[in-house]
Amino acid sequence: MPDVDETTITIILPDGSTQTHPAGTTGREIAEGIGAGLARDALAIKVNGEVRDLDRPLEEDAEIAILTWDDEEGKETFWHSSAHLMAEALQELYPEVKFTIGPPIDQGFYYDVDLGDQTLSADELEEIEEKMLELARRDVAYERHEVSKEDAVRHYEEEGNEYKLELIEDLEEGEISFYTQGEFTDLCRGPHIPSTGDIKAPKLLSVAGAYWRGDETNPQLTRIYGISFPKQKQLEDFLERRRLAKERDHRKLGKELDLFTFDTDQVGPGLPMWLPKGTTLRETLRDFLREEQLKQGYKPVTTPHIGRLDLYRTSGHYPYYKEDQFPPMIFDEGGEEGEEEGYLLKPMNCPHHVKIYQNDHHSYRDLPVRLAEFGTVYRHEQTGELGGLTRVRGFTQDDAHIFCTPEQVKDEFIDVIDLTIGVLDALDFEEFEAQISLRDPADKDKYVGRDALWDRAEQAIRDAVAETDLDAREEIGEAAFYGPKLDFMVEDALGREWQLGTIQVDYNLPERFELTYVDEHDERKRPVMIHRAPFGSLERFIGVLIEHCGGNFPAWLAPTQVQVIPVGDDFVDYAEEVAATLRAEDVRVEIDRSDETVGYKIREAETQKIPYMLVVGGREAEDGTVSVRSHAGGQQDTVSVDTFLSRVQDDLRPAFAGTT
RNA sequence: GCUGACGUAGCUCAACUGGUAGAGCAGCGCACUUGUAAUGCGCAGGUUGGCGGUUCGAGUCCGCUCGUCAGCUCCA
Repeated sequence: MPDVDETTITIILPDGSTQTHPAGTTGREIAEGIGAGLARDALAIKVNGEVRDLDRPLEEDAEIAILTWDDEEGKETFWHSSAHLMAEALQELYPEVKFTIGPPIDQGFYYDVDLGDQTLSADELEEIEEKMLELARRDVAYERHEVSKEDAVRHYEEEGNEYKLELIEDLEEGEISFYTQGEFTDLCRGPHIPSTGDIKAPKLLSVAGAYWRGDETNPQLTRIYGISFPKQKQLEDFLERRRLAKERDHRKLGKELDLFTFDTDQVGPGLPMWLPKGTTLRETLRDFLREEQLKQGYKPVTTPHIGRLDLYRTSGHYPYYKEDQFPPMIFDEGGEEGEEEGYLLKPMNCPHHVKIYQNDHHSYRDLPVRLAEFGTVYRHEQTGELGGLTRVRGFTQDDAHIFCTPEQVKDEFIDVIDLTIGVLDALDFEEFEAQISLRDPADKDKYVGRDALWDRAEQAIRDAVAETDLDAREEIGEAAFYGPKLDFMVEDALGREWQLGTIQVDYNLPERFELTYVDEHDERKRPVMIHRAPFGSLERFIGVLIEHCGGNFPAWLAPTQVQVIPVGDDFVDYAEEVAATLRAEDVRVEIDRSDETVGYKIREAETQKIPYMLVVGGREAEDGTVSVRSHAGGQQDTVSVDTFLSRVQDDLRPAFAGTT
């Protein structure tokens, strides 16, 4: 070890090796010491866990890592700097622009700006993009300077930028810095990449409105989304991936595969109509879950689509959530004294299920009572929220309500988690996230139910999650007002996260409806209610499922499992025979009787993503065989119908992967 | 609900600055009778989302409205 004195520092690299350098050495110098390639790719440096500019001098011993495009933090820095570059371009093109914030995001960056009355179209985005490239080619450094709060305030008072002034208010003296590249200076904590020249391939993707600080009472700003890369090829790959993702969009596949349709004019927006093929898919999925639930002790119930307003007054849904419901059917306005009377389309199934629970007296020996219904509900979602099957106004929940004692909550939760994971596994959803939504202890007025019950429920969820090895993140303040919950989230083709399955503890409804059971000491007790839906809703689940498998459903779910293709008219009779044999074994089979070539019929079946195609002609009719082609594996071989059946038997039945 | 873009045949998309709305696929008909991803020919298909305005003339320009998409906000 060399002597260590005040002017020498020791750094530890990610591989554990150490180096000594004079104090004041920069990240860039260290990178150059390691290799020219790394120095060229270096974007920033991580010092004791903190990402910094490459050119900031190191004054103390530290663990460091040189960050490049291959590091998440390197990308973030790159995109943040790209946001500054876009801002500079905007400043040149629109001198009146006021900047607010411009952070990196998962895939790229955005900048929220106040453009006054100016709007931006696709053409203008291109123009900004051009300007960015022009500025990037000047290859100027991002320079950091620390400024006093007073100077920072003066700077933005002169510019008349109230947004930045508001941001500065929240900052402490001594932690304020500006970054400048070329003619553009921005309030910014940093860090940044060394130079604008590193940004070779910027692309502006879209423009949208966004509220200042995410509050809809604040002014609306223009948000410009973009992405950028160090190499042109990477941008091309990104655009290609995005194009492929759009191919998997369930709205596109839903049309192509004849699964569902909308008539927004006459039926209404957000009200999907399921075509025969989509309905087959939907009912297969429903039956799969229903059978599993019956095995697990759920009791099926059926309830009407409407209920009196009084039901929802008791539940608290009316009039509290009036805005989110279709307007009630009023048949008596009520007048001065009385309340209005009428019916409401049900926004959820729980009030009806509560009434079914109340149909009987319950002993602790009966509990848990598990009532299940694929119940269709209607919610008047905001117009801007509707989209495909993932956000609709009429949808069917795979709903069930479990009425149990407080002691039973944990075990019931474990069973539901197992059921949900089993369902997701059976459909090959490996990438899902679980989120435990807890109340915000600082804002207890928002929630109903006693503290002790909440604590107990939150702990029960944590314990249940721990016992199932589920990897769940906790989110404070995300609980429903009536209880904590566990949600299962899955991404769609465009990377948007959707809540599918949900398990929620509810103390509110048992209270409002004064539910009881009699315990072992002959005392009346309040049961706890658990709402749960492994799919969430069939609509959203199927929407995400379509994107997940790109329309290539597992054979057991495919609307048509087998397509029989006679090579000519003469062999339609034999095709009928084959189909009848398969149909007798509950295979969903169709015959292509069209007056087309074999090539055409194959193509047709392939584009419809039918799992198995059986080509039959003279040879097959003679031998009692079929020529098998699979969507997944192409042309296979010629076998007897029985051989084919036994081969695909397992494929055509769902396999529940749960632990029960 | 807010911001922006968009709305042409069942589907995918054309139609320069305003000048008679086109094509491919799908559909129907005829011929062909087919061997593993598109046989050929023909026919039909439209109040250019809706209402109003400007104009000699509107798919194209303007206003309103409905809807779709992206994002924001919301999400019992």
